[in-house]
Amino acid sequence: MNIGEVAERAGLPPKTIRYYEDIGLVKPLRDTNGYRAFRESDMHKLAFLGRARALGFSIEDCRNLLALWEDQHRASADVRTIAKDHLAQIETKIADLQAMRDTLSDLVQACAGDDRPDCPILKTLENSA
Amino acid sequence: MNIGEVAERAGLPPKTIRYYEDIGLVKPLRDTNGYRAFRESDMHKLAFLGRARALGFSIEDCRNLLALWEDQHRASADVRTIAKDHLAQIETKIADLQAMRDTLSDLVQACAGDDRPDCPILKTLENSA
DNA sequence: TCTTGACATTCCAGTGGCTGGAACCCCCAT
DNA sequence: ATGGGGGTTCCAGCCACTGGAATGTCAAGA
Repeated sequence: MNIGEVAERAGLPPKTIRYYEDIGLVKPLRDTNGYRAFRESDMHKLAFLGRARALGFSIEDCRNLLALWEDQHRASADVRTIAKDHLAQIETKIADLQAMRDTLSDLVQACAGDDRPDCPILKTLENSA
Repeated sequence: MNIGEVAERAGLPPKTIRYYEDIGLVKPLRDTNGYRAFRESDMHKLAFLGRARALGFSIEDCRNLLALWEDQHRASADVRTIAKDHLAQIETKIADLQAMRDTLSDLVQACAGDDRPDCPILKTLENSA
C-alpha cells in the first residue's frame, strides 16, 4: 500500500504519516523504488493513532497506548491511568475556557458595539480582569 | 523601571516581556548601560497584554486591541468584533473538548483498570471512536 | 516512444508563544 | 576585590504538524 491509499484509509494527511514514521510511531517497509510500503498492520496502527489523537492524547501518550495495545500482557490499569490523567487535563482546560467564555460573554454583552469609542471591554483590560 | 520590577508589577516573566519587545508590542527606552527603561505607560501596556492573553486572545488580537486602546477615535464596534470572534472560537474549542471528555469519561468508566489485559479503551481506539 | 500528470521522495523552514540555557556585562554592598 | 543578584544577547527547543521546493517514479494516452 502506498502512502496515498493509507492516508485515505486512515484519514490522515500523507505529511502526518511521514512525520509519524520520522518519530518512530510506524515503521513501514520500502519498495525497491524507495516508496513506503505499508502493511495492513501499519494501516491499523495509523488508524489507531488517528483516533487517539482525535481524543486529544499527546503523541507521547499515543506512543504508550500503542505499546500497550501491542502488548498481550498489558494491565488495563495502565491504559486507564493514561486515559484518566488525560481526562483530568481536559477537564481543567474546559474549566479554564469556560471561565474565559463567561468573562468574554459578559464583556461582549456590555459593549455597545457602535461607532463611539467608549468600550467596557477595553476598560476591563485596562483596569483588571 | 527595570525589567524585573515591571515583570513583578505586570505579572509577566522577564523573558515574555523581552519577547513582547522583540515582536514590537512594547518599545521601552534604554538606559546608558543598555538596560531597558520602562515608563509607566509601558507598564500599563504590559499589564493590558497580560490580561488580554489571560482571556485567551492571540498575540495578533492583542496587537489590534492595543492599537484600538490607544486610538481615541476608535469605534467600540471594532473591539467588540474582535472579542466576539474570539468568543466564538472559544465556544468551539469548549464544544470539542466536551465531546472528547464525554467519550473519554465513558471509556474510563467502562475500563476495569485491573491487571487483566481486556480494555474497552484500547478496543475503541482499535475499532473506531 | 514520448509525454503528461499524478503520485512519490527528501529536506528545509515556519507556525505560536514562549522558555531554558550559555556566555557575558553591570551595579552595589562588604 | 569580590560576590551575588540583577541585567544583556543569542541560539535552541517545545508541540504537532504544514507548506514548499527540487527531484524521482509510474501508468496511461497520443
